[in-house]
Amino acid sequence: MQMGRHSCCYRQKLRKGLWSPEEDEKLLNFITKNGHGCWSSVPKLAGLLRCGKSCRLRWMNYLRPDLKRGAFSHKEENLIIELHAVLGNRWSQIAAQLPGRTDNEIKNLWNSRLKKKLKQNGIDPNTHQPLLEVEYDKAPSPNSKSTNHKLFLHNNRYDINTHNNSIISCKPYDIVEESFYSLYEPNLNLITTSNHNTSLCFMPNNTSSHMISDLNYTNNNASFISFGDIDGIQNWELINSIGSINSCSIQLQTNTDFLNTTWGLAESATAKADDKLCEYFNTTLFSVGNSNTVQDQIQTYLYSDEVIKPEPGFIIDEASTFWNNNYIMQLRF
DNA sequence: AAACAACGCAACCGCAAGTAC
DNA sequence: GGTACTTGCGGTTGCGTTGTT
Repeated sequence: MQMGRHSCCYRQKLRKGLWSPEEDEKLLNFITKNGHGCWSSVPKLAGLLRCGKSCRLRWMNYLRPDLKRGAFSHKEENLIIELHAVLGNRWSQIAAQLPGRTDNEIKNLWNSRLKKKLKQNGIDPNTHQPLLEVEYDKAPSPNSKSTNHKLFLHNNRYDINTHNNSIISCKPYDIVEESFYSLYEPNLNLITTSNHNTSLCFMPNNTSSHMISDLNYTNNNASFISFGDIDGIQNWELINSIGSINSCSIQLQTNTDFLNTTWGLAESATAKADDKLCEYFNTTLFSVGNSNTVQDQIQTYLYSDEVIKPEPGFIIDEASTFWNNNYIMQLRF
């Protein structure tokens, strides 16, 4: 017998295709009274000529009473895009963050609308990176322009190299005494630091011992950074609020522990409230930094997030002092 | 008005992982 | 440990609806 096929499917001719109202009623009545228990036995007990798999799908995607009906809100769409940037095509995990929505309808939404929307905004829906950057990588323009910028996160300095206003690479530079802070510079599409005497520069990613696996630039009103540790390899990822033309993401990986003492549980952080996002992520919100000079322009949040599962290769080290959770930091400007 | 294309949604299919025996 | 079976997930397909020519 082939794996994944129900034995009942071979024993009798079963109905396929759209469900009739009568079938819906039978299934709904049965599960309401008895629960689904073993799905393979549901159709027989409910008097349906369907396989258990079909019954389960109909219940999960349509009959379940806790489903939210109607069109997706703009907020939901943005959240899906943001979560997709972190989770990829893990529709069930994305759906877990949107109460009342099913993985199937989120998948349909993504394939029919959101992918198109991102492409129209110049963002690769697979990588969530600007499409222009790919073009640059393939054929650098003779008129291209590179810059170096600085970023301070806690006491660590990071060098960021940009090209044509896109972040090319990032590496930790050295430890400085400046208190941590990061600053977004909208005009430059860059993240820099509160300490303008020192710098976080973006460096070429092919020579540093702190290799950056993948990143691009951001120019938006909101960004996320998530962190992880795999066997000593620290990863962090900054993903902005996708969906507008100026959105971008940054994804960094290093083979050192450069963030090991930088990011943690934000023990000294000042808690700030962002009820809506807390609700989305069912998590606690922490502030981790503010600019002295542009305090009104930026707020930095750190999320302790136990809901979102990390990417493969982005597994959190449970034994780590600092990485026992997946963290998301949101920068608002 | 008809033909065609694009879209949106529901459901199916195949696979992998988990479980029971 | 091997086999049969169940469950859940993601990719894909089919079809009705809507828009365009």
